[in-house]
Amino acid sequence: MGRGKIEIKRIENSSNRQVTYSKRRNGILKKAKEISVLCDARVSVIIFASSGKMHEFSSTSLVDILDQYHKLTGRRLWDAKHENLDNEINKVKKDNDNMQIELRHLKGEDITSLNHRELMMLEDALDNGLTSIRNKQNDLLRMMRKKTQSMEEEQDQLNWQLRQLEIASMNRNMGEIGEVFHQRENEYQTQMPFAFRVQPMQPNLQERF
Amino acid sequence: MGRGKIEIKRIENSSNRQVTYSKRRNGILKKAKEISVLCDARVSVIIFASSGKMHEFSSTSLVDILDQYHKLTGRRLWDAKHENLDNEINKVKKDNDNMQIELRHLKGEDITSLNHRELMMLEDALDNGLTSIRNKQNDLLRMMRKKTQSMEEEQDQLNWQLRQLEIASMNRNMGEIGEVFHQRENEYQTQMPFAFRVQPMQPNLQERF
DNA sequence: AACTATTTATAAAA
DNA sequence: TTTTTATAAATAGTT
Repeated sequence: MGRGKIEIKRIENSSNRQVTYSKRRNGILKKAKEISVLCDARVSVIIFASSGKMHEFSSTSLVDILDQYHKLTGRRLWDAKHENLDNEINKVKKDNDNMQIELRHLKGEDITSLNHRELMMLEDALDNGLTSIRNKQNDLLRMMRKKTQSMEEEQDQLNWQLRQLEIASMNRNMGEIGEVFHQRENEYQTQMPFAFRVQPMQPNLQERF
Repeated sequence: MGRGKIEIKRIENSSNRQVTYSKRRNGILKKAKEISVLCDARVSVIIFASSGKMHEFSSTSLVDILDQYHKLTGRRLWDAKHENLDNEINKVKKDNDNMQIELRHLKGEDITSLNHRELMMLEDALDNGLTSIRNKQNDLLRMMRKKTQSMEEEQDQLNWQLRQLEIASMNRNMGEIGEVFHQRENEYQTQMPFAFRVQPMQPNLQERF
Protein backbone atom coordinates (compact mmCIF):
# COMPACT_ATOMS: atom_id res chain seq x y z
CA MET A 1 0.00 0.00 0.00
CA GLY A 2 2.05 2.71 -1.28
CA ARG A 3 3.57 3.95 -4.48
CA GLY A 4 4.93 0.51 -5.10
CA LYS A 5 4.61 -2.96 -3.75
CA ILE A 6 7.41 -4.17 -1.54
CA GLU A 7 8.68 -7.61 -0.77
CA ILE A 8 8.44 -8.68 2.87
CA LYS A 9 12.13 -8.99 3.67
CA ARG A 10 14.54 -6.94 5.66
CA ILE A 11 14.85 -3.39 4.30
CA GLU A 12 18.58 -2.98 3.77
CA ASN A 13 18.60 0.81 3.53
CA SER A 14 18.84 1.79 7.15
CA SER A 15 17.14 5.13 6.72
CA ASN A 16 14.23 3.63 4.78
CA ARG A 17 14.00 0.89 7.38
CA GLN A 18 13.79 3.43 10.16
CA VAL A 19 11.04 5.40 8.38
CA THR A 20 9.03 2.30 7.54
CA TYR A 21 9.44 1.06 11.10
CA SER A 22 8.06 4.24 12.53
CA LYS A 23 5.11 4.35 10.14
CA ARG A 24 4.15 0.70 10.53
CA ARG A 25 4.68 0.73 14.27
CA ASN A 26 2.15 3.52 14.59
CA GLY A 27 -0.17 1.57 12.33
CA ILE A 28 -0.01 -1.55 14.45
CA LEU A 29 -0.49 0.30 17.72
CA LYS A 30 -3.48 2.12 16.24
CA LYS A 31 -5.02 -1.12 14.99
CA ALA A 32 -4.43 -2.75 18.36
CA LYS A 33 -6.29 0.06 20.07
CA GLU A 34 -9.08 -0.16 17.54
CA ILE A 35 -9.68 -3.89 17.82
CA SER A 36 -9.70 -3.68 21.59
CA VAL A 37 -12.42 -1.03 21.42
CA LEU A 38 -14.43 -2.37 18.51
CA CYS A 39 -14.43 -6.00 19.55
CA ASP A 40 -13.80 -5.77 23.29
CA ALA A 41 -10.68 -7.80 22.99
CA ARG A 42 -7.74 -7.76 25.37
CA VAL A 43 -4.65 -6.90 23.42
CA SER A 44 -1.03 -6.47 24.27
CA VAL A 45 1.53 -5.30 21.76
CA ILE A 46 5.19 -4.84 22.61
CA ILE A 47 7.59 -3.70 19.91
CA PHE A 48 11.32 -3.17 20.15
CA ALA A 49 13.07 -1.35 17.35
CA SER A 50 16.44 -2.78 16.41
CA SER A 51 17.82 0.30 18.12
CA GLY A 52 16.35 -1.05 21.36
CA LYS A 53 13.67 1.57 21.80
CA MET A 54 10.38 0.14 22.96
CA HIS A 55 6.78 0.93 22.22
CA GLU A 56 3.79 -0.85 23.65
CA PHE A 57 0.05 -0.95 23.82
CA SER A 58 -1.93 -2.87 26.42
CA SER A 59 -5.70 -2.73 26.54
CA THR A 60 -5.48 -3.79 30.21
CA SER A 61 -2.62 -4.28 32.63
CA LEU A 62 0.12 -6.30 31.01
CA VAL A 63 0.35 -8.47 34.12
CA ASP A 64 -3.32 -9.40 33.75
CA ILE A 65 -2.84 -10.28 30.13
CA LEU A 66 0.18 -12.41 30.86
CA ASP A 67 -1.71 -14.05 33.71
CA GLN A 68 -4.48 -14.97 31.32
CA TYR A 69 -1.85 -16.16 28.86
CA HIS A 70 -0.45 -18.46 31.50
CA LYS A 71 -3.84 -19.82 32.50
CA LEU A 72 -4.73 -20.52 28.89
CA THR A 73 -1.50 -21.95 27.58
CA GLY A 74 -0.01 -23.38 30.76
CA ARG A 75 3.24 -21.85 29.53
CA ARG A 76 5.03 -20.19 32.38
CA LEU A 77 6.50 -16.83 31.48
CA TRP A 78 7.95 -16.08 34.83
CA ASP A 79 11.41 -16.92 36.02
CA ALA A 80 12.83 -19.87 37.82
CA LYS A 81 12.60 -18.15 41.16
CA HIS A 82 8.88 -17.86 40.85
CA GLU A 83 8.57 -21.48 39.91
CA ASN A 84 10.69 -22.51 42.86
CA LEU A 85 8.43 -20.59 45.19
CA ASP A 86 5.45 -22.31 43.66
CA ASN A 87 7.02 -25.70 44.23
CA GLU A 88 8.07 -24.86 47.75
CA ILE A 89 4.65 -23.64 48.73
CA ASN A 90 3.06 -26.80 47.43
CA LYS A 91 5.49 -28.95 49.36
CA VAL A 92 4.97 -27.03 52.58
CA LYS A 93 1.21 -27.14 52.16
CA LYS A 94 1.38 -30.90 51.77
CA ASP A 95 3.46 -31.18 54.93
CA ASN A 96 0.89 -29.02 56.60
CA ASP A 97 -1.97 -31.26 55.62
CA ASN A 98 -0.18 -34.37 56.81
CA MET A 99 0.62 -32.81 60.16
CA GLN A 100 -2.93 -31.60 60.54
CA ILE A 101 -4.17 -35.15 60.01
CA GLU A 102 -1.64 -36.53 62.47
CA LEU A 103 -2.64 -33.96 65.07
CA ARG A 104 -6.32 -34.75 64.62
CA HIS A 105 -5.61 -38.43 65.02
CA LEU A 106 -3.59 -37.85 68.17
CA LYS A 107 -6.52 -35.87 69.53
CA GLY A 108 -8.83 -38.76 68.75
CA GLU A 109 -10.56 -37.02 65.83
CA ASP A 110 -11.28 -38.46 62.39
CA ILE A 111 -10.23 -41.94 63.45
CA THR A 112 -13.18 -43.77 61.93
CA SER A 113 -11.19 -44.76 58.89
CA LEU A 114 -8.21 -46.14 60.78
CA ASN A 115 -7.57 -49.86 60.98
CA HIS A 116 -6.53 -51.84 64.02
CA ARG A 117 -2.79 -51.58 63.41
CA GLU A 118 -2.98 -47.81 62.98
CA LEU A 119 -5.06 -47.47 66.13
CA MET A 120 -2.48 -49.52 68.04
CA MET A 121 0.35 -47.30 66.81
CA LEU A 122 -1.61 -44.19 67.78
CA GLU A 123 -2.28 -45.65 71.20
CA ASP A 124 1.41 -46.38 71.69
CA ALA A 125 2.35 -42.86 70.66
CA LEU A 126 -0.19 -41.37 73.02
CA ASP A 127 0.93 -43.67 75.82
CA ASN A 128 4.54 -42.67 75.32
CA GLY A 129 3.59 -39.03 75.26
CA LEU A 130 1.58 -39.41 78.41
CA THR A 131 4.42 -41.21 80.12
CA SER A 132 6.87 -38.46 79.20
CA ILE A 133 4.50 -35.76 80.37
CA ARG A 134 3.83 -37.52 83.64
CA ASN A 135 7.53 -38.14 84.24
CA LYS A 136 8.13 -34.49 83.62
CA GLN A 137 5.39 -33.59 86.06
CA ASN A 138 6.87 -35.93 88.63
CA ASP A 139 10.26 -34.32 88.12
CA LEU A 140 8.71 -30.94 88.71
CA LEU A 141 7.00 -32.20 91.85
CA ARG A 142 10.24 -33.69 93.13
CA MET A 143 12.05 -30.43 92.50
CA MET A 144 9.36 -28.50 94.29
CA ARG A 145 9.63 -30.82 97.28
CA LYS A 146 13.38 -30.52 97.28
CA LYS A 147 13.13 -26.77 97.12
CA THR A 148 10.62 -26.71 99.94
CA GLN A 149 12.83 -28.95 101.98
CA SER A 150 15.90 -26.84 101.39
CA MET A 151 13.97 -23.76 102.30
CA GLU A 152 12.81 -25.42 105.50
CA GLU A 153 16.35 -26.36 106.35
CA GLU A 154 17.54 -22.87 105.67
CA GLN A 155 14.84 -21.54 107.91
CA ASP A 156 15.81 -23.98 110.66
CA GLN A 157 19.34 -22.78 110.33
CA LEU A 158 18.28 -19.16 110.54
CA ASN A 159 16.09 -19.91 113.53
CA TRP A 160 19.01 -21.61 115.22
CA GLN A 161 21.29 -18.65 114.58
CA LEU A 162 18.63 -16.32 115.84
CA ARG A 163 18.30 -18.35 119.01
CA GLN A 164 22.06 -18.28 119.48
CA LEU A 165 22.08 -14.54 119.16
CA GLU A 166 19.27 -14.31 121.69
CA ILE A 167 21.20 -16.54 124.06
CA ALA A 168 24.34 -14.47 123.56
CA SER A 169 22.50 -11.29 124.19
CA MET A 170 20.86 -12.83 127.25
CA ASN A 171 24.23 -14.02 128.57
CA ARG A 172 25.75 -10.61 128.05
CA ASN A 173 23.00 -9.08 130.09
CA MET A 174 23.46 -11.75 132.71
CA GLY A 175 27.27 -11.34 132.70
CA GLU A 176 26.75 -7.89 133.99
CA ILE A 177 24.85 -9.48 136.86
CA GLY A 178 27.48 -12.03 138.09
CA GLU A 179 30.26 -14.58 137.52
CA VAL A 180 27.97 -17.62 137.46
CA PHE A 181 27.43 -17.40 133.67
CA HIS A 182 31.04 -16.80 132.56
CA GLN A 183 31.43 -20.37 131.53
CA ARG A 184 28.30 -20.26 129.43
CA GLU A 185 29.63 -17.23 127.68
CA ASN A 186 32.76 -19.22 126.78
CA GLU A 187 30.67 -22.03 125.47
CA TYR A 188 28.93 -19.62 123.22
CA GLN A 189 32.18 -18.16 121.93
CA THR A 190 33.53 -21.57 120.92
CA GLN A 191 30.21 -22.35 119.32
CA MET A 192 30.03 -19.23 117.19
CA PRO A 193 32.66 -20.21 114.59
CA PHE A 194 30.97 -23.54 114.20
CA ALA A 195 27.60 -21.90 113.69
CA PHE A 196 28.87 -19.94 110.72
CA ARG A 197 31.09 -22.65 109.40
CA VAL A 198 28.09 -24.90 109.06
CA GLN A 199 26.39 -22.67 106.54
CA PRO A 200 28.23 -23.76 103.33
CA MET A 201 27.34 -27.30 104.23
CA GLN A 202 23.65 -26.57 103.67
CA PRO A 203 22.08 -28.04 100.50
CA ASN A 204 23.45 -26.38 97.45
CA LEU A 205 20.92 -23.62 96.90
CA GLN A 206 21.92 -23.05 93.26
CA GLU A 207 20.33 -26.37 92.48
CA ARG A 208 16.83 -25.06 93.09
CA PHE A 209 16.01 -24.30 89.36
CA MET B 1 -11.46 0.83 4.79
CA GLY B 2 -14.49 -0.96 3.70
CA ARG B 3 -17.86 -0.32 2.18
CA GLY B 4 -18.42 2.34 4.76
CA LYS B 5 -16.50 4.18 7.44
CA ILE B 6 -17.08 3.02 10.98
CA GLU B 7 -16.76 4.80 14.27
CA ILE B 8 -14.22 3.37 16.67
CA LYS B 9 -16.51 2.20 19.44
CA ARG B 10 -17.74 -1.18 20.54
CA ILE B 11 -19.67 -2.98 17.79
CA GLU B 12 -22.97 -3.87 19.41
CA ASN B 13 -24.05 -6.50 16.89
CA SER B 14 -22.36 -9.59 18.24
CA SER B 15 -22.09 -11.33 14.92
CA ASN B 16 -20.60 -8.28 13.20
CA ARG B 17 -18.25 -7.88 16.12
CA GLN B 18 -17.09 -11.46 15.78
CA VAL B 19 -16.45 -11.07 12.02
CA THR B 20 -14.62 -7.81 12.45
CA TYR B 21 -12.58 -9.29 15.27
CA SER B 22 -11.45 -12.17 13.17
CA LYS B 23 -10.51 -9.99 10.20
CA ARG B 24 -8.72 -7.34 12.16
CA ARG B 25 -6.96 -9.88 14.32
CA ASN B 26 -5.48 -11.48 11.22
CA GLY B 27 -4.56 -8.06 9.97
CA ILE B 28 -2.68 -7.16 13.12
CA LEU B 29 -0.85 -10.46 13.29
CA LYS B 30 0.14 -10.11 9.64
CA LYS B 31 1.41 -6.58 10.19
CA ALA B 32 3.31 -7.67 13.28
CA LYS B 33 5.09 -10.36 11.26
CA GLU B 34 5.82 -7.89 8.49
CA ILE B 35 7.33 -5.21 10.67
CA SER B 36 9.50 -7.75 12.43
CA VAL B 37 10.87 -8.91 9.08
CA LEU B 38 11.06 -5.57 7.28
CA CYS B 39 12.54 -3.61 10.12
CA ASP B 40 14.21 -6.28 12.22
CA ALA B 41 12.07 -5.42 15.18
CA ARG B 42 11.17 -7.70 18.05
CA VAL B 43 7.43 -7.83 18.33
CA SER B 44 5.01 -9.59 20.59
CA VAL B 45 1.27 -9.47 20.08
CA ILE B 46 -1.16 -11.27 22.36
CA ILE B 47 -4.89 -10.98 21.66
CA PHE B 48 -7.75 -12.46 23.65
CA ALA B 49 -11.20 -12.46 22.09
CA SER B 50 -13.98 -11.66 24.52
CA SER B 51 -14.80 -15.36 24.22
CA GLY B 52 -11.46 -16.07 25.83
CA LYS B 53 -9.75 -17.58 22.79
CA MET B 54 -6.18 -16.44 22.37
CA HIS B 55 -4.02 -15.63 19.37
CA GLU B 56 -0.45 -14.48 19.50
CA PHE B 57 2.56 -13.59 17.49
CA SER B 58 6.06 -13.35 18.85
CA SER B 59 9.00 -12.61 16.65
CA THR B 60 11.21 -14.21 19.29
CA SER B 61 10.49 -16.10 22.50
CA LEU B 62 7.93 -14.24 24.55
CA VAL B 63 10.08 -14.76 27.63
CA ASP B 64 12.96 -12.99 25.90
CA ILE B 65 10.72 -10.12 24.95
CA LEU B 66 9.42 -9.77 28.48
CA ASP B 67 12.97 -9.97 29.76
CA GLN B 68 13.91 -7.09 27.51
CA TYR B 69 10.76 -5.28 28.60
CA HIS B 70 11.88 -5.65 32.17
CA LYS B 71 15.41 -4.46 31.47
CA LEU B 72 14.18 -1.45 29.57
CA THR B 73 11.29 -0.27 31.70
CA GLY B 74 12.46 -1.44 35.08
CA ARG B 75 8.88 -2.54 35.56
CA ARG B 76 9.14 -5.99 36.99
CA LEU B 77 5.95 -7.69 36.02
CA TRP B 78 6.27 -10.45 38.58
CA ASP B 79 7.19 -8.53 41.68
CA ALA B 80 3.66 -8.34 42.98
CA LYS B 81 3.20 -12.03 42.42
CA HIS B 82 6.50 -12.81 44.10
CA GLU B 83 5.55 -10.80 47.09
CA ASN B 84 2.22 -12.57 47.44
CA LEU B 85 3.87 -15.94 47.18
CA ASP B 86 6.48 -14.93 49.73
CA ASN B 87 3.80 -13.88 52.17
CA GLU B 88 1.84 -17.03 51.66
CA ILE B 89 4.86 -19.25 52.08
CA ASN B 90 5.83 -17.52 55.28
CA LYS B 91 2.35 -17.94 56.70
CA VAL B 92 2.24 -21.60 55.81
CA LYS B 93 5.72 -22.16 57.20
CA LYS B 94 4.70 -20.58 60.46
CA ASP B 95 1.67 -22.83 60.67
CA ASN B 96 3.99 -25.68 59.94
CA ASP B 97 6.35 -24.79 62.77
CA ASN B 98 3.52 -24.44 65.24
CA MET B 99 2.08 -27.78 64.32
CA GLN B 100 5.49 -29.38 64.49
CA ILE B 101 5.95 -28.07 68.01
CA GLU B 102 2.49 -29.26 69.02
CA LEU B 103 3.18 -32.69 67.58
CA ARG B 104 6.50 -32.93 69.40
CA HIS B 105 4.84 -31.93 72.64
CA LEU B 106 2.11 -34.50 72.19
CA LYS B 107 4.82 -37.09 71.67
CA GLY B 108 6.49 -36.00 74.88
CA GLU B 109 9.44 -34.33 73.16
CA ASP B 110 10.87 -30.87 73.85
CA ILE B 111 8.75 -30.44 76.94
CA THR B 112 11.52 -29.12 79.19
CA SER B 113 10.44 -25.53 78.68
CA LEU B 114 6.79 -26.13 79.49
CA ASN B 115 5.26 -24.93 82.72
CA HIS B 116 2.90 -26.81 84.95
CA ARG B 117 -0.28 -25.45 83.35
CA GLU B 118 0.91 -26.32 79.86
CA LEU B 119 1.86 -29.81 80.96
CA MET B 120 -1.58 -30.28 82.48
CA MET B 121 -3.26 -29.21 79.23
CA LEU B 122 -1.07 -31.56 77.25
CA GLU B 123 -1.89 -34.38 79.61
CA ASP B 124 -5.60 -33.72 79.20
CA ALA B 125 -5.29 -33.69 75.42
CA LEU B 126 -3.38 -36.96 75.46
CA ASP B 127 -5.87 -38.50 77.86
CA ASN B 128 -8.76 -37.51 75.64
CA GLY B 129 -7.00 -38.87 72.60
CA LEU B 130 -6.24 -42.10 74.35
CA THR B 131 -9.84 -42.45 75.51
CA SER B 132 -11.10 -41.94 71.95
CA ILE B 133 -8.65 -44.43 70.55
CA ARG B 134 -9.49 -47.02 73.18
CA ASN B 135 -13.20 -46.54 72.70
CA LYS B 136 -12.68 -47.07 69.02
CA GLN B 137 -10.67 -50.20 69.71
CA ASN B 138 -13.36 -51.47 72.06
CA ASP B 139 -15.94 -50.85 69.35
CA LEU B 140 -13.88 -52.88 66.94
CA LEU B 141 -13.47 -55.66 69.51
CA ARG B 142 -17.19 -55.71 70.20
CA MET B 143 -17.91 -55.94 66.51
CA MET B 144 -15.45 -58.81 66.15
CA ARG B 145 -17.06 -60.66 69.07
CA LYS B 146 -20.51 -60.15 67.64
CA LYS B 147 -19.34 -61.43 64.30
CA THR B 148 -17.71 -64.47 65.91
CA GLN B 149 -20.82 -65.15 67.94
CA SER B 150 -23.11 -64.91 64.97
CA MET B 151 -20.83 -67.28 63.05
CA GLU B 152 -20.90 -69.74 65.92
CA GLU B 153 -24.67 -69.60 66.05
CA GLU B 154 -24.87 -70.15 62.36
CA GLN B 155 -22.62 -73.16 62.70
CA ASP B 156 -24.77 -74.54 65.55
CA GLN B 157 -27.78 -74.17 63.33
CA LEU B 158 -26.08 -75.98 60.49
CA ASN B 159 -24.93 -78.76 62.83
CA TRP B 160 -28.46 -79.12 64.14
CA GLN B 161 -29.90 -79.37 60.66
CA LEU B 162 -27.26 -81.90 59.74
CA ARG B 163 -28.15 -84.03 62.79
CA GLN B 164 -31.84 -83.90 61.91
CA LEU B 165 -31.08 -85.14 58.41
CA GLU B 166 -28.96 -87.96 59.85
CA ILE B 167 -31.80 -88.97 62.18
CA ALA B 168 -34.27 -88.88 59.33
CA SER B 169 -32.09 -91.06 57.18
CA MET B 170 -31.49 -93.48 60.09
CA ASN B 171 -35.23 -93.80 60.80
CA ARG B 172 -35.98 -94.47 57.18
CA ASN B 173 -33.51 -97.37 57.16
CA MET B 174 -34.95 -98.81 60.39
CA GLY B 175 -38.54 -98.62 59.05
CA GLU B 176 -37.60 -101.17 56.43
CA ILE B 177 -36.50 -103.72 59.10
CA GLY B 178 -39.76 -104.29 61.12
CA GLU B 179 -42.93 -103.10 62.85
CA VAL B 180 -41.27 -102.52 66.23
CA PHE B 181 -40.14 -99.12 65.10
CA HIS B 182 -43.37 -97.93 63.58
CA GLN B 183 -44.25 -95.85 66.58
CA ARG B 184 -40.87 -94.20 66.52
CA GLU B 185 -41.37 -93.41 62.91
CA ASN B 186 -44.61 -91.66 63.82
CA GLU B 187 -42.86 -89.63 66.48
CA TYR B 188 -40.34 -88.58 63.93
CA GLN B 189 -43.04 -87.60 61.48
CA THR B 190 -44.70 -85.29 63.98
CA GLN B 191 -41.29 -83.80 64.74
CA MET B 192 -40.44 -83.01 61.15
CA PRO B 193 -42.80 -80.05 60.68
CA PHE B 194 -41.62 -78.63 63.97
CA ALA B 195 -37.99 -79.07 62.98
CA PHE B 196 -38.40 -76.91 59.93
CA ARG B 197 -40.84 -74.49 61.53
CA VAL B 198 -38.21 -73.64 64.12
CA GLN B 199 -35.72 -72.41 61.57
CA PRO B 200 -37.02 -68.81 61.21
CA MET B 201 -36.85 -68.49 64.97
CA GLN B 202 -33.06 -68.85 64.94
CA PRO B 203 -31.02 -65.67 65.45
CA ASN B 204 -31.59 -63.29 62.59
CA LEU B 205 -28.60 -63.98 60.41
CA GLN B 206 -28.96 -60.74 58.49
CA GLU B 207 -27.87 -58.87 61.59
CA ARG B 208 -24.29 -60.09 61.30
CA PHE B 209 -22.98 -56.87 59.56
C1' DA C 1 7.19 15.61 8.13
C1' DA C 2 3.96 16.18 4.19
C1' DC C 3 2.24 14.52 -0.09
C1' DT C 4 0.11 11.24 -3.07
C1' DA C 5 -0.17 7.22 -5.99
C1' DT C 6 -0.91 2.80 -4.95
C1' DT C 7 -1.46 -1.13 -2.25
C1' DT C 8 -3.70 -3.20 1.47
C1' DA C 9 -7.24 -3.86 4.85
C1' DT C 10 -11.72 -4.45 5.71
C1' DA C 11 -17.16 -3.35 6.10
C1' DA C 12 -21.00 -4.97 4.21
C1' DA C 13 -23.15 -8.42 1.73
C1' DA C 14 -23.67 -13.01 0.26
C1' DT D 1 -16.44 -19.20 8.39
C1' DT D 2 -14.91 -17.50 3.86
C1' DT D 3 -15.43 -14.97 -0.39
C1' DT D 4 -16.63 -10.98 -2.82
C1' DT D 5 -16.40 -6.23 -3.75
C1' DA D 6 -16.62 -1.37 -2.99
C1' DT D 7 -14.39 1.68 -0.26
C1' DA D 8 -11.51 3.33 3.59
C1' DA D 9 -7.04 3.30 5.45
C1' DA D 10 -2.17 2.55 5.39
C1' DT D 11 1.96 3.41 3.54
C1' DA D 12 6.23 3.42 -0.16
C1' DG D 13 8.37 6.47 -2.58
C1' DT D 14 8.83 11.23 -3.36
C1' DT D 15 9.34 16.06 -2.08
